[in-house]
Amino acid sequence: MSGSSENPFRKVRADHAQETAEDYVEAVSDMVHRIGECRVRDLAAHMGVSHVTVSRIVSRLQEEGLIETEPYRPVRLTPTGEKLAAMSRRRHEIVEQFLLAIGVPAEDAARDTEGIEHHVGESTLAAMENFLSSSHRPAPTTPEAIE
Amino acid sequence: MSGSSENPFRKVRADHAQETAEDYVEAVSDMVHRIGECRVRDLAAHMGVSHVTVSRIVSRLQEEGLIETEPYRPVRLTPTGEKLAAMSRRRHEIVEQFLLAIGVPAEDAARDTEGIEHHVGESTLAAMENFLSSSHRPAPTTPEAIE
DNA sequence: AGTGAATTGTAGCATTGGCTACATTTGTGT
DNA sequence: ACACAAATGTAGCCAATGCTACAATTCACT
Repeated sequence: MSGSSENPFRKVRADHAQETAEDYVEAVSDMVHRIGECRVRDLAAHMGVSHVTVSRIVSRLQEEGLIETEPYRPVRLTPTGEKLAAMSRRRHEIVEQFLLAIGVPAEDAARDTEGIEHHVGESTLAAMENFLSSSHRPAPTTPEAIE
Repeated sequence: MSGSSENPFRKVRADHAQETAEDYVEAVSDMVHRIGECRVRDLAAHMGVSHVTVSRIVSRLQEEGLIETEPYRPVRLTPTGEKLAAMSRRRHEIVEQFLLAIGVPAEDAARDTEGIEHHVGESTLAAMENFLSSSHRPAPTTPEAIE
């Protein structure tokens, strides 16, 4: 496509290409912090897929340097994976708090956030954060400078 | 997963399963209205993919009753496809106007909307519409009742 | 120590969406 | 009418993600 702007569908496909990695590292990070460790069967339950799917994806993420594990052992994040998990978790929180702030019921906000978070660019995220900071609702994060 | 609430990742996968159909019927509808017809090479340019990918997807959507075409001929929507296109277009517009209303630059809003629109549930869409109605910015649609 | 349950890994299937290469059909210009 | 260009269709490849069935390993209980 010509012009300075990228085709939006290319960005969508790029977002999709990253989506599984982001969801998995976020889940691993959360589980390790909550219950001390993360196993294939835990991820399978969390993601709602079979253990085979998880096993395959964990292998791929290990090849990509985001996860590390030994056969039949719990899953851990690499430093790279931890960074991605932190970014994903932060973005997730902002999107979810934002949806709650505009009046979306909690269960729907949680559900929609899982899909929306992967398509939120930097400026959209910043706009959501600004909204949370200037909203009359208590913001969950430390407030940014108010407009 | 137990409990009354569905696993959010199942909803994400269901959204993804519908995504291509929604994008394609929306694109076909827009193009037919803008330039009078829609051909495979037009869809390929719009979606940023090869004509082969489009050809394959158009065939599938024809099998699914959303699109109709003859070999080497332009693509048209069936009545079912038109309905889906109308719903997709409406949702797309609301999401995009909403992002603009919260301060996202136009180009970013257009780009992010392509991904976000597929993960917006009914209550999230309603919350966005309510926001647009009550916002001090001119809403693009007929205003709903103000809170 | 032995047995059975539970967990994880492998094989092979399907679907979707991406591609290149090549074949076929249609359209355009002379 | 003919030649060439453009558009579209088919074949076959790849990657990612989903599954069932079965094999291998680990864990827990007796």
